[in-house]
Amino acid sequence: MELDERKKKILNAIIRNYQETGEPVGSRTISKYSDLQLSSATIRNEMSDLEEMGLIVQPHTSAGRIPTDRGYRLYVDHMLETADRDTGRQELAETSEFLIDRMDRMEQVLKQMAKVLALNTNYASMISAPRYNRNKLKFIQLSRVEEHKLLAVVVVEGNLIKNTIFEVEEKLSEEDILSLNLLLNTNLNGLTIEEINLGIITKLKEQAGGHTEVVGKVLDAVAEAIRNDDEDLQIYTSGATNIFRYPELSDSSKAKEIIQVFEEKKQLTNLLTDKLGEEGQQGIQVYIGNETPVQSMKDCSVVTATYDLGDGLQGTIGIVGPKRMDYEKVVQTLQTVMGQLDTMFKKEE
Amino acid sequence: MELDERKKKILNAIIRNYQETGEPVGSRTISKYSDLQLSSATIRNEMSDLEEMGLIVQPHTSAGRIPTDRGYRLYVDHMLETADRDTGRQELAETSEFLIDRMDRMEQVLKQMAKVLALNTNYASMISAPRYNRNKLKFIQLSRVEEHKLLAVVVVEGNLIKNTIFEVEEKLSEEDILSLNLLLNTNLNGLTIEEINLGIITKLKEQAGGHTEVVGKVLDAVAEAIRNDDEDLQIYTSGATNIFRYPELSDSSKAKEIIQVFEEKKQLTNLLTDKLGEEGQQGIQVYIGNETPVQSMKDCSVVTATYDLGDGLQGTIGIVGPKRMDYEKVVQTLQTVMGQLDTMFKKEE
DNA sequence: GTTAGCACTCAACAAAAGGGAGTGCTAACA
DNA sequence: TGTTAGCACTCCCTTTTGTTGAGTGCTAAC
Repeated sequence: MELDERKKKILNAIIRNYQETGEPVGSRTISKYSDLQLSSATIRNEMSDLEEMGLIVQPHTSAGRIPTDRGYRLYVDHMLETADRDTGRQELAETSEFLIDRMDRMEQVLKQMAKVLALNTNYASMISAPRYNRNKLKFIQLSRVEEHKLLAVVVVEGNLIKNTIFEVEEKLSEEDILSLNLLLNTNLNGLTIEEINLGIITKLKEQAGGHTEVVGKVLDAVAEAIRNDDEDLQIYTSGATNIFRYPELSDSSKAKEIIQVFEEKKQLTNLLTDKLGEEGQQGIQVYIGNETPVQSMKDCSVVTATYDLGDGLQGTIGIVGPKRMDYEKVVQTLQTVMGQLDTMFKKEE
Repeated sequence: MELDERKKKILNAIIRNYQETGEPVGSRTISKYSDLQLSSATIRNEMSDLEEMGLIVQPHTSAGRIPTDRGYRLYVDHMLETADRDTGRQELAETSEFLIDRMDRMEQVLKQMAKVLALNTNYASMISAPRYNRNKLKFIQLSRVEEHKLLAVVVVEGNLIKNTIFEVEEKLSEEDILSLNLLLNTNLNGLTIEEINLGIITKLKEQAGGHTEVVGKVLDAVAEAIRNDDEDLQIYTSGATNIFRYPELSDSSKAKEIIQVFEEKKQLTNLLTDKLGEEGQQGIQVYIGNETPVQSMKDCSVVTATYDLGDGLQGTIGIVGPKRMDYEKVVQTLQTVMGQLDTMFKKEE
């Protein structure tokens, strides 16, 4: 069977109506509140066809219709295709102003972003901190904080900083520390983790003149700083409790599953790194129901967007909501936020 | 009316039974499953007295009894008094072993602790990172990371580290930076935030020889590092979704309220800093129902314990669960965890 | 191809009925 | 005087039975 223009319109009307009410949509409703001038009987015939095509279903006989995952898929794909890339730049609620002020800390910004997103959409939001594709070492600073304790500060490309305090057996003079600093910086700067091989390490330890212990510990710190595994991907979330707004998600077992994912965050990694790198529709991915890589979210839809701050610095923003979420608004909001991230960090860094 | 031994036993039996089942407890149940050899009729008489005393209530006529907040209060107070301080050291589930391995980072440890707590008790848990009562500056390190960007590392008593990268207009030579380092360290080390007054600041800027801009920015960084307001108290939580295990808390509006508190964390500050400093029953505080300072938790009970790592380094651990929580186990578990924190950090730092 | 009309289905709500857990009270007993 | 058996009573909970109404599918007429 063919999906003609009229059927599309009816499907859209059903989706929009279901979005608002959360209730199955009947033929009379469509007949009255859509621009097509058709009687409910005609709509019924069309709906019957749409059901046969697998785009809508009845929860039970004598109920209205609700969209299936396939129905949503069709809708979303069509929407993404026709989306005017620059129109519809959402105005975010006022909170976004406040945000600009205190962008002193990346962490603060991202937390705030997540909050704004959740507040604006009434869905749950998540943001992964940017990850460095090429983690070049930029700077190492060794200094003494106590008699036998040294502080190693490791700065990586993109100004990510890691500190480690460690104990050393041997007693180091100020000069020792100075020359170690010089040694480390001249030998390691600009290198990625792959480039710091055994050869370099051995050479370093030779030149360190006996202070192999310190060098070893510093290297450990360095390794940790530029390591780049999913394990410690920072994720900020907000508005997980928004799911209680949607009756279809708020029964306790479903809600528990979803909120748990947000609480433990680990599983969110799958969502946020899933399509990293792939250039899709402006970096925007939509997962509907079972399409999501996280099983516990099979009753939800997830929209993610990849942001790129340049310098190989990229992360992902995501929104989780009911399958009947307002995809259009969500996509627009994500685009707006990405735009904001852009200007904020282009200006700053 | 007087609360004799037998009444106490009956109250205890009711509380224990209600703890397990979550259902109102009837007289026949007590008569059968307690060591007192009494008929249900006698129990009924006693229960009637207990109700008159406000220690138990009937949800409705012809239902069993459940403890009131006052009833719990009595029970808990008695329990805390007679608790053998060293017996009952809970064995925590195996997970606590794993914990010892990777205590490389305080943050990791606390997160893990929270998890273990939640896992062991099946309630929600929260831990505040230790706060420094006397925030003495220990060490400042200034270094250049880019042409016009400096990195300031500020170490505070207790080895808390803060980094800031900032831009400077003027061009500084290596020697400038070295002497600034010296200047800052000799003048500021060992001082608290109160002690860094305008006098010192002016003196510093004078001696800085024109580099007032840098000094100013470093001082901002210092201020932020040793600032000690509730705003940025780090709180780690786990197991918020455990509340769904308890039917009396898992209807969506209640669950939403509670989980929201855990998600936003801000309100938890009130709970975790409420009795900081006061030395109660081994630092353990029990809030039953409305006693809690957080309104949204009026249907819960909260048990908190203050840990002290020495050096004025203290924080709080807390457990949130239904009013019928197993207070005894919770208190014991908290004591065990505090013991672990003790050994772990005494050994380390 | 569209529409009015009609019989039919079924969730949702409400009222009625039965069951059962638990109580309070009374009277008898040790 | 404290304890207990017995009994009537209460009230929640569950099941049953209607009742309503939204919505459908089908048929026949336009």
